This record gives sequence, C-alpha cells and structure tokens, in this order.
Amino acid sequence: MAELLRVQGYAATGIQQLARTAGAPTGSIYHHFKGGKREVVAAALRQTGAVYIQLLPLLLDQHADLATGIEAAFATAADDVGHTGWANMCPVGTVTGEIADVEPELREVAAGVIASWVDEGTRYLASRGLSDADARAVTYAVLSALEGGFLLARGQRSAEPLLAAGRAISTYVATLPVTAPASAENQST
Amino acid sequence: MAELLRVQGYAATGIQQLARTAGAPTGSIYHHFKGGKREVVAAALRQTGAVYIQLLPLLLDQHADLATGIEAAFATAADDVGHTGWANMCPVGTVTGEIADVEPELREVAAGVIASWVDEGTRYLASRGLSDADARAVTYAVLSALEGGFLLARGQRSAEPLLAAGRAISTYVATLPVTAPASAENQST
DNA sequence: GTCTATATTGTGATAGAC
DNA sequence: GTCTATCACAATATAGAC
Repeated sequence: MAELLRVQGYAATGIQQLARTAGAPTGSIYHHFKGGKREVVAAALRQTGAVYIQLLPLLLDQHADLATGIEAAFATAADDVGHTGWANMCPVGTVTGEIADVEPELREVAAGVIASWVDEGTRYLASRGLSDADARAVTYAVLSALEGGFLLARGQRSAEPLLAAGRAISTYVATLPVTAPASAENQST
Repeated sequence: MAELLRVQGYAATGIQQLARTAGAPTGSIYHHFKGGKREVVAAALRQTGAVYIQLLPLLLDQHADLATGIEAAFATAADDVGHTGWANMCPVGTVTGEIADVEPELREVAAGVIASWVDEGTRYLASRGLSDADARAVTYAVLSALEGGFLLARGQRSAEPLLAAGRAISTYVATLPVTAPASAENQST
C-alpha cells in the first residue's frame, strides 16, 4: 500500500487496485481493516514512519562531519529519485499534502509520524553536538527541504532541486556551533 | 478553482463542486474548457504561476539585505498559513505531488510554471548580486524549503517548520558572495 | 452561449456463500 | 477467515432544450 501511495497518492489509489496488486480480494481487506480505506492508509503511514526513522543514523553515522553527511544524504536521495523514474520517495509527504484539510483522522496520523521523526532527529543531532534548539530547527529544516525537494524533483524530473536544497541545509548546519569536536565518532555518549 | 485546489487537492475537487462554488452550471464549464477537468486545472495552475511570480520582488525589494529579506518572507508565509486555518498556500505544490506520476499533461503544465519561477527567481537574485549559478541554486533551495515547509506546516498545524526552513535558507544565503555592496537598493542596474 | 437532466463509469463498502 | 457478487453513490462528461 505504501508503495502505491507514494507514487499515486491517496485519492488515486483504490482499494480494488490494492487488492489486485496484493493478490487478495477486496473482502479480505475489509475483514482485517474494519475502518476501510482510511485504516489501511493509516497503517501504511505508520509502517513507513517506523522504517524511515531508521535511515537517519544509517545515513549520517558514516560521515564524521555532520554538514557533509547531510549533503551526501540529499545526494543519495536525488540519485534514488532519478533511478526510480521520478517516483516519489515518501508516501507521508504525498498523502499529507492531499488530505491535510479534508481527512482529519489521517492528518493526525501523518502528524504523529512526522512528530516522531522530529523527536528522533532532534535527539540524534543533539547527540552529534548541536544544542537542543538548533537540533530541532535543523530537523525541521531538513524535513521541509527534503519533502519540498522530492516534490520539485518529481515535477521537474530533475535532481537539481534536491541537490540545491541539500547544499543549502548543509551550509546552514556548518555555521552552527557544536559542543563536541567535529571529528567525534562516538555520538552515543 | 485555484482556491479549491490548494485546499483540497486535485482528486478531491470535483467539477460539480467548482460549479456550485462559482455559481455556474457544469455544462458551462465544459463549454468553455473543452478539455474537461484537466484543462480547468491547467488554467488554474498557469494563472497561479503568473500571480505568485509577482510576489517575489514585492517581498524582497523592501529589505536591503537579501538574507533577512528571505527569512522575513518565510515568516510572512508562516503567518499567512496560520491565519487561514492551515490551508495550503500553493495549489501548484499540492497538485504536483498528487499528479506527478499519474497525469503527464498536467505534470508538464506544473513543471512549466515552476520553471518560470526558477527563471524569474534566478534573474532577480542575480540582479541582487549573486552569481548566476548561486542564484539558480538559491531559487531551487527556496522553492524546495517553501513547498516542503507548507506541507509540514499543514500536517503539523504549526508554523515551526516554515520558520526553521526560512532561517536555514537565510543563513545559507548569508554565506554566499555578492558582487554589489550589501546595502544596494538599485537591483535594476 | 446558458443551463438541466442524464449517461456512463468507477469508487468504497457490504452481504453472504464457502 | 477467505473470497465473490453486488449495492449505493459520486465522479466526469455529454446531449439537447432554451
């Protein structure tokens, strides 16, 4: 479901299409998800949230310098978007834009997922030496630039927006003070 | 139509709802827009593109320093989003996310609108003293952060993402070299 | 050109046989 | 619990009277 959602969005993805893709009849879906389409989408969003949250340390731990790590992460995202035919990378972003003012329950689910990303990102960046306030601001800036970059990249069929956004955020992060030395590899202490 | 699109998105906005809102019957719409819903949406996107492109100099000319001007523009956008009950501010962003992989013709229209924004933004920022390459990169970064900030702000019902994104881009711009003195008010030369 | 009524298709959701 | 057939409704789009 998350696969379909991130490419087609909420309204364009039907339960019957999901059933065909998954090889299960529509009745079974309604048996397991009594809330119907909304509940299926909510589950997909929550699952995506839990998966994507693990990417953060995976991408950034390998770079001693936070700023270069962030720019590299955006470059990786840009590569992925290009190699998958400019399909969206984040169902949460696609769905949020579509339903934020129309489906209150789903909006709350999406908000919860994003809030968990913000919390986790803030914690991680603080462990890399940023102040708590800076860590939270950077997390929001990264998520904004990333989701917006995905949007523009899909529309323009170009990696340029994501690369430009990555360089901007990276340069911003490089100006922030860090408490630990820049070469710190032990962000767990 | 642009009004409805930016709040509800493409799929959730029906031609009959547009007819009710506009006070005109559905038949008239199909008489003037023979391409149906797609053509109406395309016209709305193009019109929005032409209107929003005028906001750029309006917002930034009043600040002698480019970086503070950009941060102020994001703050203004954040205020607007909050005062309108977290409705989206940009139909182009909402629609692009929804149809980029599903409606090729509309995707091209949206891409054209965004491309015109990039061209105009690049020209303007170059006239404010940035190199051509920097001007283009900053324009893409601003648009990415702005669209992503709108998305997160709507989802979280908070101005925080937009403000954080604005500060990030502003700080980035402040690090770039400018050819003219920072207090230049004549960006037309 | 403007508007009404309708054709047609596809949707989410359900009832009920296995 | 799994699957088939179907209901009820809303969507886009059109035909045709004024």
